[in-house]
Amino acid sequence: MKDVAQHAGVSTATVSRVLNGHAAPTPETRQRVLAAIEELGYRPNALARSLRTTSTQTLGLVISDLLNPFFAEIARAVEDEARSHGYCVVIGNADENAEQEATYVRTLLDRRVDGLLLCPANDDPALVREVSAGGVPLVLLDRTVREATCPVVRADGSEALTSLARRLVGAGHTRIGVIAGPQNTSTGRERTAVLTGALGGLAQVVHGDFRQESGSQAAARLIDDGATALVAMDNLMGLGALGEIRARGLRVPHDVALAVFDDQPWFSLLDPPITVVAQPTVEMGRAAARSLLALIDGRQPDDVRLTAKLVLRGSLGEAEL
Amino acid sequence: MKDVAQHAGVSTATVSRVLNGHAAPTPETRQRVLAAIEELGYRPNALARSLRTTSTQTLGLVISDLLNPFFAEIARAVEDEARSHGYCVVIGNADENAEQEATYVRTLLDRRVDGLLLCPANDDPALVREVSAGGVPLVLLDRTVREATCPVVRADGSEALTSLARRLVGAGHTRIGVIAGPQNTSTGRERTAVLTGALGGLAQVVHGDFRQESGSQAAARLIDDGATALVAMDNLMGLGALGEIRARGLRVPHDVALAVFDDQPWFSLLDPPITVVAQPTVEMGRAAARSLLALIDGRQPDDVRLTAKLVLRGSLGEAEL
DNA sequence: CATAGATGTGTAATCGATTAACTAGCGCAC
DNA sequence: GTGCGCTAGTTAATCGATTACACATCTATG
Repeated sequence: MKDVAQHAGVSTATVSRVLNGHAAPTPETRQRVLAAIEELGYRPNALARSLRTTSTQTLGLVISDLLNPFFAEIARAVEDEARSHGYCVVIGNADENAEQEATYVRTLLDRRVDGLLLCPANDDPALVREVSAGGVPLVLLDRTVREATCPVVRADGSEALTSLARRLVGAGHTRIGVIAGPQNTSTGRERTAVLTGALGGLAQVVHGDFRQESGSQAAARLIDDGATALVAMDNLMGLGALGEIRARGLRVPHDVALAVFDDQPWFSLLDPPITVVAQPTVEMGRAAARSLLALIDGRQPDDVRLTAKLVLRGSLGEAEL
Repeated sequence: MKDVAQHAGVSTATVSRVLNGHAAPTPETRQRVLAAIEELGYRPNALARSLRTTSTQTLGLVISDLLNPFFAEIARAVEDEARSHGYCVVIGNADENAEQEATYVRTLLDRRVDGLLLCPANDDPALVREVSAGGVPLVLLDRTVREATCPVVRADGSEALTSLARRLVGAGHTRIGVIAGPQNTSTGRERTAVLTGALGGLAQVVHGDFRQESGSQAAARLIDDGATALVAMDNLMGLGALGEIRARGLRVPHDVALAVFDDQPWFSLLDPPITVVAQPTVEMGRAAARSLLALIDGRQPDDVRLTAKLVLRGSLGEAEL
């Protein structure tokens, strides 16, 4: 910057003013400065700028699992929305691991992100408190924690799950296997509670960990126990369940009906296409980013509750009639 | 930091030494400082530190498309490897868009990442030159550019594609549709060249853009032209092609044989499971991160060329016998 | 014609760390 | 007791920007 100033025959203050579009500099000085910048190929050091201004124009996003397309879609939506407001997004991948999540959150705070979006790995409010204590704007996405004190953006699948339950019961299923998410995540608990509630005593629950492998194992257990219908509470466990079904040479929906929480583009390519509870991922991501930007802006955004929808495609068999 | 120093009754220099594990401070002073840090909940400002040390312990990764599971897997591998070396990764999503890619690269440079991993959206070496001119360590991943002057990490699919071609020809296919990637990407060009070369005059090529929609369109065109086998040059176009095949009520492999470049977990759940050319994504990501870290370390890593493998699963029909 | 006000630039403090150069304190040998 | 060598710790410069304040110049006004 000093070089640029010298080159243009002005002070660094003037260079800075030109860079930041202040009113002061004469059109003529401005031209000279811009020319010098161009000539020297100067690019301002964002670190120095941020140090001085205490603003990084950056949002942190800590997600549970980058390989889960559900979160990848959210990440992309967040990034889109942020970019359109002149913000950059730094993505941290927690791998469904609370410790790694905490590490990432701290790293991001150390780097002074202007705000943080978090898909918490579990219920524990400790990390959320830590962030809030630091005074950093925080929005929770998809999942919440106990006694959350910050805005939360999520999708409500109650209606879809209730309707799903009604159909399964109506079609005469009496042993319905629920491949549930971890008890210590809000989504895991809530979805399971709603579904089992609606199923009356017909539900058999096995808990997985939102990963493919646990889906296979849960499916195996449930099928062994005589389940004639399976509901997987996220797409990776759904993938695992489907693998197990195929491995046993069973037919969907003839031998076992299947529904999955979270939609995926390839679900409709299967035979039969998979019936899902589809969450509005893009809207969730965008809404979360907007809430966070509002918070950064000093406003107090409300919680956002979007609605997940039941999409019938055939994998429930008669229950879809 | 000043507060901590005061609290512990030492100077900021001493605090800094404790923080950085220097030899100087007495165990006793160290204790006092650590206690003060704990008590005040002090966290060092990474911006200030980086400004002073000119090192951010951060790698930039600009990928073509976050929604493409191939790149998501790579991103995860890069991140894993980087983390195990104490580095953080900032991911930028270029969305197969050269302009957005350039914007991201510049943003990352402005933030003084210690090194950059780039999956270039196209052939143009301008951006690579710009980065190199800035003296920032750079490694290209998956794709290369014209006259690249930096290390490149990629997978070689020639053997797999040649063997694939031989099988298709051997099984008597005479109109083989190739759903190719963009001409202005190295992977798009090379894969197509190898495959069409090996297919002799039997190939019909339609270019897509590595996205699902273009895969459907290309498939539609090729099927209309009488193709009895399709090869999609990346998994998203493969997804599109499969959708088109299903939409027309055609059977794989009876009506049309199908192979896809890039493997996906759900490919084996389809009926029939899809035959693919599988790239070693995790190894690619790790190798790229390692090369970049070596470069940052002042060493000169060689290019890495891993091998993609043909995985036969049934979607080629007789060609697999 | 002196002066108030507006306008454009420069000077220097500041953000929060690191670190070279220096100083104070201590022990030991002669 | 003096001097030398160590060690532990301090002072102050520095990284590269922003910005309050001071200053110079130029109009407009009474």
